[in-house]
Amino acid sequence: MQNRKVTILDIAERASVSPATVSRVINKSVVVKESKRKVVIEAMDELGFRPNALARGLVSGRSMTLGVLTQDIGSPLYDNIAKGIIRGLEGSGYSAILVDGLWRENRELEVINTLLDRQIDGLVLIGGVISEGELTKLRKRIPLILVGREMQGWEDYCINIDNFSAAYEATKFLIEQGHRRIAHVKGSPNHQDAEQRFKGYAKALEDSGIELIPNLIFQGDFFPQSGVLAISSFLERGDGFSAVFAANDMMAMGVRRALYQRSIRCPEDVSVIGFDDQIETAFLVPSLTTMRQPSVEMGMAASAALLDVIAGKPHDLPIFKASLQVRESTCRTG
Amino acid sequence: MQNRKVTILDIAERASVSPATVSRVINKSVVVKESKRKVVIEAMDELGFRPNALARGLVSGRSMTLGVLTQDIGSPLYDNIAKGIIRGLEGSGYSAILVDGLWRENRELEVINTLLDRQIDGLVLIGGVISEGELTKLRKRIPLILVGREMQGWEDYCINIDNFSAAYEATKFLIEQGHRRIAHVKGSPNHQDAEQRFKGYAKALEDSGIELIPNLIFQGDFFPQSGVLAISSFLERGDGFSAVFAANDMMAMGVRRALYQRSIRCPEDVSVIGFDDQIETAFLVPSLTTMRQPSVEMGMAASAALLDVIAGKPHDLPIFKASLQVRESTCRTG
DNA sequence: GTATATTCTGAAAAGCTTTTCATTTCAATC
DNA sequence: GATTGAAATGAAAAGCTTTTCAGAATATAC
Repeated sequence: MQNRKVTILDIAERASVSPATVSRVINKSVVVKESKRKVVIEAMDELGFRPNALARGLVSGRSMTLGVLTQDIGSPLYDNIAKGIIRGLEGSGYSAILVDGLWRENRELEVINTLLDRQIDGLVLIGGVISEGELTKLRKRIPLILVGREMQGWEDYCINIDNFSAAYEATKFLIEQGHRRIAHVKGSPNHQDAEQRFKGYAKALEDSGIELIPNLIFQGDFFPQSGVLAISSFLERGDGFSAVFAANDMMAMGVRRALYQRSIRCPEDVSVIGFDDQIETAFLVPSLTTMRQPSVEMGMAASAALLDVIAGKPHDLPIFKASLQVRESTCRTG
Repeated sequence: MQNRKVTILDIAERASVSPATVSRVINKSVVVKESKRKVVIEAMDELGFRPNALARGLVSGRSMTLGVLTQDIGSPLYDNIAKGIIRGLEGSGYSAILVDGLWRENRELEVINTLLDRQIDGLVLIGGVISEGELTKLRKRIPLILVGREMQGWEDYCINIDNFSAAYEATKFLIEQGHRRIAHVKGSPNHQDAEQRFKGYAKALEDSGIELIPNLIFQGDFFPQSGVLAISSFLERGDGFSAVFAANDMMAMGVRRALYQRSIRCPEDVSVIGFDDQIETAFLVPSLTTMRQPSVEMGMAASAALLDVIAGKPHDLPIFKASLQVRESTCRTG
């Protein structure tokens, strides 16, 4: 749409120096005499020169691009992690290519390949279901950070809360409030965090000598509708319950909604606890008790760590802890 | 981390053809004799060759990358638009670099420059506050589509619902339900959609001969907390109201919450209507009446259109209409 | 079997930068 | 003023691909 792009050669000519010198001015890689530097900068300003990132990447071997593989853009938790990652890149010169794996391994591997083709300098994986075998291969090829997912023997590169303990704590909280019949709405199958949360729930029951009732466990999918279905299922099967622990907030909203439709009061009749602490939860009626996950901070830590790894610097990962936000949707029971 | 990358020269050598021929096989730009084609493909498979996108982009002038400038990643509406955009790119060979403008013009211009440096082939702007002057400059440089924003004389490249009419309709609905004192919680200042919605609200009142009461208008910021503050403000100023139209769902949730805290029933005492139709709204208690915006579809239309523009093909934009989702948070008033 | 048209193919250039290596410049030293 | 060393600079190569152009191979027509 424009005649021809301004290149480093145009600047070199205009400033009567070699392209190499212009490059040095741009990159501050070597000092150039102040007088020349000034002329070069003027020339660049006048011609509005902007270096071509493709050419730079090709020759330098650093594309200054990171890949971010997220799952199902539009889901609040992961969006916030992505936000943190992108925010953490601010001022670093790096940009992020965001791709969506849709929680399908094939798709994930495919989009990772397009990222690699683009010569990304590093990769952040948010969640996902790629097999450990593939991950092992991948991490040999490119600096890699995992968020919201864990991998044995790779802990130094994984950012996550301890979902097991968080779920344990949430369940324990209900137990301490006097609840004995605690239902659980599971997150999507194969999602690592969903599995961990379920296990934490089960262990908390066990440690308190409470029997786990299969009828009070529902396989959800992290969307609100599955919370609604869960309540139908629980009621149908006839095992009473006084509390529900949902593996995320959206399902907790569905649960709350279904209770309301059946005129079951929350929290007086049934306590509800969620997970993630989406921004909306504090404003629900009743406001939702939930396990907060510091998602944005985790994303920021991910990019910080990745940049360190790329730069060959030692990195250290902060420990992220989930914290229970006690609100109105839970209460003590007789 | 690997010895040396496999290049097209390695393939050429192994297949005993010239690099040009390998290129032709990859791009199917010219037909290559079947026998050679087979050898080349075998060589590529054996060596696991993947073309370097940087080199391709540099020489071909097409980076196969699009820029997506969104605002404030993590806000539901825009995330869904971004999701649509990225989904619409599937199978096209294009990838998206996602950047966050944070609703600050300087920041937006800055990140657009980094996108241009990366030789993006096209750009989608979601919302934003860049001046029309800058937009005019920009659209001369690069194929451009605007989503959630409009620009005089550039309608063929803007994807948006008619926020004015949608707000008009929402307000009219409340009026038809018998409401006369209708408060409004505005979206962030300078946000085009927020302005339009306010205007639609005002016009609907006017057309029905209802006086607009400044005390019943609150300057919000699209976050739930501002819905809470709005109610405080309305009540403090003493002008009664029987309905609230919030410029988005999150503020409507804040409104709902604040009413609850003051034991004002919804919808019996006060009807509440939101905007956007976030997934959660249908599960609230009471479920929220809201104006649905087909955000994902709009995003998909944006990438489809942009790809057409880039390809030099004629494009046409579907018309997107907001649709009122009547739920439980509104009711007829005496 | 030659002339002509067609289809394939390879060599080389181009795309834009960084980086290496050698050279020039300049100040400092004796 | 010649010598040395450091600092600054330029020429050229390198990075990997696509594209142009010309030439080779093959097919077609007579």
